[in-house]
Parts: sequence; C-alpha cells; structure tokens
Amino acid sequence: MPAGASRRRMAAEGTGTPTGLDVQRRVLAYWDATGVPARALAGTADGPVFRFTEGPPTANGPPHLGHLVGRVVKDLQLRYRRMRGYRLVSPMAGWDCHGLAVELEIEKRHGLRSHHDIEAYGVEKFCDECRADTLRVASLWQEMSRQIGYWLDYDHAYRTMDPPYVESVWWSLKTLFDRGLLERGHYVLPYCPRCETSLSSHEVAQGYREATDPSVTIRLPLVGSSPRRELLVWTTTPWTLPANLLVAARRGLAYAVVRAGDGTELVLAADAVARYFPEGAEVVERLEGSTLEGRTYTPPFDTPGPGAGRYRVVLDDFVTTEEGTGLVHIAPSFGPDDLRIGARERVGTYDPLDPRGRFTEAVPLVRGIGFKAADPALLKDLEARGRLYRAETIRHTYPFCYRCDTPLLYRAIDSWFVRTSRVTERLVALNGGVDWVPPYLRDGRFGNFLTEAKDWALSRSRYWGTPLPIWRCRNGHDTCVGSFAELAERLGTPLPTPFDPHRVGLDRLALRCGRCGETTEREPYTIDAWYDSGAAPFAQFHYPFEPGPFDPAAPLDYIAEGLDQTRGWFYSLLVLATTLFDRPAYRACLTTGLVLDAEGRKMSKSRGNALDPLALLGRLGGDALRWTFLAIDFTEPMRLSEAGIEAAAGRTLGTLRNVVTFYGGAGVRTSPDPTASGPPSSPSVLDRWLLSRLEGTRVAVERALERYDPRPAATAVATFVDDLSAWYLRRSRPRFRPEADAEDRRRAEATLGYALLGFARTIAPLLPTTSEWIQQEVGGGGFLAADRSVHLLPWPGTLAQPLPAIEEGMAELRDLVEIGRELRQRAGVKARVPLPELVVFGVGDAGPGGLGAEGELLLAGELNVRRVRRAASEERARYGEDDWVVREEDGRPRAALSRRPTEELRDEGLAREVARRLQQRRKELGLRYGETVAIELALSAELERALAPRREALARELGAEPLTLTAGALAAGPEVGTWEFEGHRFSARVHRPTVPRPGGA
RNA sequence: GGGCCCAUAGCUUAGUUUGGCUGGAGCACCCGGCUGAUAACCGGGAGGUCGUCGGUUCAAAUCCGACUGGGCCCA
Repeated sequence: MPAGASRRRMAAEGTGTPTGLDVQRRVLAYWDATGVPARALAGTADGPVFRFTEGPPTANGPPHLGHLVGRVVKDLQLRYRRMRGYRLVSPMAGWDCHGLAVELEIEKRHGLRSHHDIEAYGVEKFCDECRADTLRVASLWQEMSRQIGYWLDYDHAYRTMDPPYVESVWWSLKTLFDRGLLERGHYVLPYCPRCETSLSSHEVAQGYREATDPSVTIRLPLVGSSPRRELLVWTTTPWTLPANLLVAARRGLAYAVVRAGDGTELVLAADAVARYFPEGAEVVERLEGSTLEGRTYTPPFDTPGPGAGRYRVVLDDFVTTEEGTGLVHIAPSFGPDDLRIGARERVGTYDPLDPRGRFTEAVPLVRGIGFKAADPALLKDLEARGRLYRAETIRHTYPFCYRCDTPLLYRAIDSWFVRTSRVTERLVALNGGVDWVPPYLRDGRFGNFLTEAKDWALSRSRYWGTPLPIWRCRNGHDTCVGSFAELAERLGTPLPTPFDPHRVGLDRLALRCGRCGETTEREPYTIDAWYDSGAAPFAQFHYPFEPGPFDPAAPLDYIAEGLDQTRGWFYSLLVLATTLFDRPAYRACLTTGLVLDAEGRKMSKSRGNALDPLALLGRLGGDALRWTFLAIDFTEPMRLSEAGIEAAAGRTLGTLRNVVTFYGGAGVRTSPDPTASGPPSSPSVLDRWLLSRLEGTRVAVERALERYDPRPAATAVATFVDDLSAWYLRRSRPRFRPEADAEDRRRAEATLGYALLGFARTIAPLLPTTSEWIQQEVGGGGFLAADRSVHLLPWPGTLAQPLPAIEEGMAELRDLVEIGRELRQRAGVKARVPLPELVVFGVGDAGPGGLGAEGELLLAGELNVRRVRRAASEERARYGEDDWVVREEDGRPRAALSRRPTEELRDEGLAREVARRLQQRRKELGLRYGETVAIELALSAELERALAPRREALARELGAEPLTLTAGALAAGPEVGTWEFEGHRFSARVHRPTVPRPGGA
C-alpha cells in the first residue's frame, strides 16, 4: 500500500496527526459556525481603552504578501491587548477609496486621455464608476484576513468616500483654514500634463527614470554694449526659454569676459572658462558678480512683451558654477528658485503652456506643440538668429508620471497648501515622543523627513476625491465650509437627500460669499487622498458630529504598516494630529520591511516572482505564515519563498501538533478544563520542571509583546515546544502506558493537559488557529460553543511557580545525557541493549542536577542503564579502559559507562529489537493501541534462546493473542515479513484477528 | 550628490544596546540511534577570515573610522 494512502486512511480514522491546514479548516469552521471573532472583536466593553486604527488599503488591487506581514504584526498585538482586558478602539476595517489610482483605472477602461475626454464622457458617470470600482477586490482582502486570522470589523468598515467621513474631513479642513494653516498659493509643483494635475513629491519619487535631454548654451546680448557683449546661459529645458524673465548671477563670484571668434565678448563665470574653452581663451576683462546686477539683455524669444524690470541680471546665492556658466536663466513659472527670485524682483510669472502642456498662441512658432516636443523647433530658431552658442545632449534622471509614464514638468500653479512648514518644530517635538520600531526611524528617516518637510500641496485638479470645500467669490474672498449643515445654511436651502458630497453635486452649488454676499464658485479641486487616510482616526467615527469613542486628546496606542508609509500615512497622521489637536498621532509605530523573493529581488507582479498570499494560505494555512513572519526580522527586507515558509513552520508547529495528538490519541483525557483548578501538584521533578518552563515561556512572550517585538516570543515558544516534546514527553512516555502506576499516570496527564492549555493561551496572540485547536482538543470544548474559545479567555497570570533550581538541575541532567550518549557511541553498544551501570562523578547526595532519585531514574531511563551510581573523583582509577568508557572534563572524570552488557542484558537487547520491528509492523497495519493481533514468529536458534524466557512479556507488549514461537523460517506469503539485523534473522506472520472493512486496505 | 539600514556556516538566524569563558541554534548534508508521536523524534560529525581593511583596548562579532556589497529614502 502506498504510504500516502495509508496516511489518508489513518487521518480518516482520526489516529494521525493533522496537518496545519487540517487544523486551520477545523478552527475556521468552528469560528464561522459559532461567531467567535465577532464576540472577541472589540475586547472588554468596560476595559481600559487601547486605541488603534487600521491603515486603509485601496482595494482596487489584490493583497500582496507584504500586506500579510503587516496584518500578522497588527493582529498579534490586538489579540494580546484583548486578552489583557482592553477595549479596542477601534477594530473597524477601513478602505481608502479616493484618488488618481482609481481614476486611472476607469480612464483606461474607456480610453479617456484628458480632462476634456472625462468631461465629454460625463463626470457623474465617471465618478460613479470610480465609486463602483473602488472596492472591486475587497472580498479577496476580507478572505485573506479571515484565513490569516486578522480579526477586524468588516461589517462596519469605514470608507473614505462615505458622506459622514467626508464631512469629518471637511471639519478638519475648516479648522486648519480658520487657523491660517490652509492657504491658497502659487507654487512650483510637479505637474503631469496628461493627468492635468499636480502631484505630491511622494508620487514623483516613484517615477524617476533615465532620459536624454538637450543641454544647450545660448547667447543673450547685453543691451547697449559696445563692443557687443553677450551673456552665456545654460539650460537643459529649452522649452522654458520663451518664459525667461531674468538672468541670475552671484555676488562675490568671479566672472570673465572672453573674446569670441566673431569679435563679440562672452560673459561667463571664471570657473567655467576652462570647460567652455578647453584650448584657452583670451580674457579681456574680469568682473565681480555684483557688477552685473541690473544690466539688461535681449530675451531669447520676443514673446511675453515688456514688463517692468524684466530681462535684467539679478543676484542670487543659489547660482553655482558646477554646471553651466554661472549665469542662470530664470523662468519664474518653471522652477522653485525661479519663482522665488521672480517674486522678489517683482517681475511676476509667465507661463505660455496650456493645461495639457502645449504652447498657446503666445508662442506662435510652436503653438499647439507639447512642451518637450517643442525643443527642436525652438533651438532651430535660436540657431537661425545666431543665439545658439552650443547644443549637446545629456543623460540624466528625469521624473515621469508614475501612473501614466508621461514626462512631468515643474510648473507654478495655483494650489491649496497645508502650511506644514509653520509647524515643523511641533512635528519634530511630538514625533520625539513616539516609540518607533525599529527605533532609529524616529530621528533617522522619518525625523529627517519632518525637518525638511515643505508645505503640503493638497489640491488636485481631479474628479474622484474629497472635494475641497472652499468657495471663492469674485472679490477673492474664500469661504471654507466645515459641515453639511453649514453648507445648507450658506445655500439657504436644504441639501438634497441623500446628499453626496462629491464633485458633481457640489460644483453646481453656488453659495453667497460669507464676507461680501457675492456669488461664489467652488475652488475646482479635490484633495490628496493621503489627507483622507490621515483623518481616519477621527473621521471613522464621524467626529465631531457624532459622540463616538474618539478622544481628541488621546493618540492612537499602536499602529503598524509598511516602511513606505513614512512618507504616506505615518506622515499625514502626524500632520493632522499636530495641526488639529497638538498631540502626537500615535504612541507606538511599528514598520515592516519590503518583501523580497528567495534571490533577494523585490516581489512584483510585473517580474512574475510574487507569491500569491491567498494561494499560500490555501496550501500552508495561516499559522504557518504567521510563524514565518514572527521568526524573521520583519523590520528589514525579508526574503521569502514557499519552501522556506513551509520549512520554517513545519518543525515547531508540526511537533506541537504531534504532542497534542499524543495527548488525545494515547487515550489520555483529563477534566474538561485542566487549568480550572490551578496547576496540578505533583512530586515529580519532571512535572514541576515542565510547569516552571511553561511559566518562563509565558513571561517571555508577555515581555516581548509589551515591547512590540514578537521575535523573542517566537524563540521562547520554539524552545518550549522542544522541551515539551523532546524531553518531557519523551521521558514521560512510560508513565502513559496502561501498565504504569495509576496515580503517577494521572499526575502526568494532568500536568501535560495543564501545560498544553496554559501554552495554548500563551501562544493565542501569535498562533490563533493552532492555539484554538489545542484549546478545543485538550480543553474539552470540542469545537462546539463560542464561549469555550481560547480567544475569549483572559491573558494568563502566573501559570506555575518558577523553579530556577530545578531548571538548572534539569539542564545539567540533559548535559549528562549527551555525555552518556557519547560514551555509548564510543562503547559501540546500541541504546536498546541495556548496560549495567553509569557512574557520575563529583555530585552530592542530591544526585545529578540535584534532582535526587528521580533524576537518576530519568538518566537511567534515557540512557538505558540498569542503575546510576555516584562516585568521588578520586575513584577514577577504579574505572579502567577494558570495562569502562570514561568522559573527563578539565582533567577530572565526569562520567563512566560500563561497556560490557551481561548475557542477560544482551538477550534483552535482542528481544527489544524483535519487538520494535513487530511494533512497526503493527503500526503499518493500522492497528490501534488496544487491538489484539495474532503473531507467528519463526526465529533463528540464538533469537529463540533469547526470546523464549520473555515470551509472556513480549506477548503483552505487542498485544499478541496468540504469540507462537517456532524455530526456522516461515514460507513467504502476503502477511509474512522477514527481518535481518546484525547476523540475526527472523520472520513473522502478523494478522488482524478481525476481517478488514470492505474498501479498506 | 545627501541620509538611513543591513552583512555571522550552503540556507534561516542567536549573540551587538552594556566588549570578557572554546560564537550558540534550527534546516539541509554525512554517520548513528529510536523502548507504541513515525511524512514524527533523538545523538554524533563536518561546515564560520562573524563582508574587507585599519584603529581603540589586557581583551572586539560587539566600540570607532574607512571601504566593498545589498536595500530603502531624498535630490
């Protein structure tokens, strides 16, 4: 019979150890049927509050493995807090609904390319589709959460597009507006001509790419110079030259006037002369920068017309000579420094591009041509007029729209800003009190970002987002509306019901100006979706319009998201908490690193190396993944592979399941809840040791979770599972046999049951399905009632008395076991052959490890020696090389093992070997513990001599009825097996006394 | 160009904050064992220039500096 079939049959009969997936199915079915998650969800109703907010994902794409890591980290903390009796505010799931990502999806679907296309298509229809698309794969997210055991309230999820949420966002915007922290401005921002909107720096950062651009130097003749003098000016964006208004030089910088071949004199920085004239140049004059101030020049293109003070040289310290000529072309509309200088010099701005980045009729030469595409025509014209000094190309990184791959331009446009630069100090100060994990983020990446934070460009010229609730009248008065009621009041009419606060409905509304009574128009913007999510802690409760559990004075206790959120959610949360409530947004902030594949490359859909979290969960189960994430350093980039996850989880979790199966399968049953009456008392040091180890594990897990660092918890859990399986159970196995002392057996059962249940509670935050399975299997819940769930039990207090002396003694004892095994190996005697004696040197009357007679018994049992004897080091000489193997440490004897078994012991070893193989046979036949079997044994002469006196004991041990012994060999047959070992040979017919069921093997 | 993080056995890692005994462990590998957990379990072995170089020190995986490689962020 194939092994697989055998195992399946055993599993069907309930005698095999279930896989992690079996456990998960069983537990999820139990939770689904009894509603455990809903009952546990919010924690203790009247407990102290633990504040948490789920960072809202956008659900228009499926979850990836990185999301899973974050969810595990969040969930284990929430479970721990629930068990500690906290009330969770709030367990709401959340969805980020607005933004360009959603819009672009719809644009693609209908081939829309511009604002014009969208408006022709119909803004209302467009937004309706965005709304419908936004939660397209929410069910995948929910299913993923269910399987990983991340319990959130999906039935009452907050959605950033819901009217109450939008109203809370409006309230916050008006609060900022009233405090002068929300202002309109004309600033240079990254701008996508295809999306026709400005972008945030966060968005731009994702789209830098290598590109080839012109690198040109042009001549700008100084007015009224004789001989003719020309300024040399360098640029990589010729398309900005029609918008040139000034040239900047630097005070204190040395400039040279160089004679050119055509007799004109060229002005450039002295440092740049060598670059421009590698063969040398005739310098006719040296100038200091400030002497150039106020000189006027002829502009590169005769476009904007005269304006006061335009086309002159000004001074500014931002001019350098590392690149270019030390004379910088200033187009105030197209660069931040340009805009600043233009404003200081009062020359205004000049922008000859339309919203789609094409030249208007102001530049007839290139009218209708896109900004970058116009470069060749502009250069050709300059050349024709003799104004082009040098034209080359350059490779550099240039920003492209990360959504649509269009080259961006930097452009001064009207926008609304949150004046974060005015609260920089508060942001830094409040962040200083945040407990970051890992800690270096506080002053490192995040801290740096805060100190450099510029004003937050909030407005977007888009359609699907929270509309900016500001109306402007023709006198330039702005009215910011902070609630739906205020909107109705200013309108003078009730709002339609239901009222949808999105662009279509809102843009139609004309308010009266709050100051002058004039009619107004809404500022035609939506806001950055990051603002929406930053408002989640209060907006999810419709604060301040409803009396929810939001406390404006209290930060969140804990949040956890991916490291990329330092520029995203972590930032927007802090900005809003600071400007609205003047407090930090969160007390503890944990970040998770990037998920990489086995080769260390970033997992991405396009690369095809991404692991599908739902498929993984379906194959391995949630706890296997959880265990993997706990065991690795999730604050750093993580290399993950399916094989790695399976291997990491298999050992510890598989061993634990085996122990639980043994507890049930060996017929062990105790009272329904072994924890109810406190730790069982037992004189056995083995029992007391296990319970002490259990308590140590509980303390280690508690300490780790209090510090938001689960890794030490995982280490402690793995160690305990090993102690439980490889030492406690291994040494306790004789105690569970039917022939064992009844009282001792009862104590062992009670101890193991208590330990398993205490352990289940300890690991409940880390491994929710495994712990629940243990609780139901061992605690007698039987997967029946919700109130027996481990997740509704409190976090355990002291589980047992810590006994450091016993733990140390046991460690010493286990050390002696290793020494004993080494001695056996040296003696060349297998463990199944009992040896007469192990001598332990230099231990006191309390025996090895100070564990008394029981310690000696454990040692004797584990090493299969008849007795353990204590001896003084001085007796070393009595243990010669012939009959003993001796282990010495530091020149002193530690242990000695008698290497010569007696005839009787040797025979016992042979009997042991035969019995072991027959036991194996029983198991292959799928026989249970108590079932009897008929065995015919045919033995060699020596084996028969050894076994005959032990026939009775052998029959009992094997459950053989009858057991017949004969000399010789059995004829081959289907039920006959033959074994050989160390020159011995025997065959046996083992058959079940009952007829197998039809369809069985 | 600037900032931050990481580097320990083939793989996953403990130890680094606070310098100190032969740098622990698991997986895989080789050898061996198993006395009702058996796709489980146990022992032994082999495998390490603790990324490289330099410094501080009686003593450095640990502290300092430089460099190399990898990653993230900013420009």
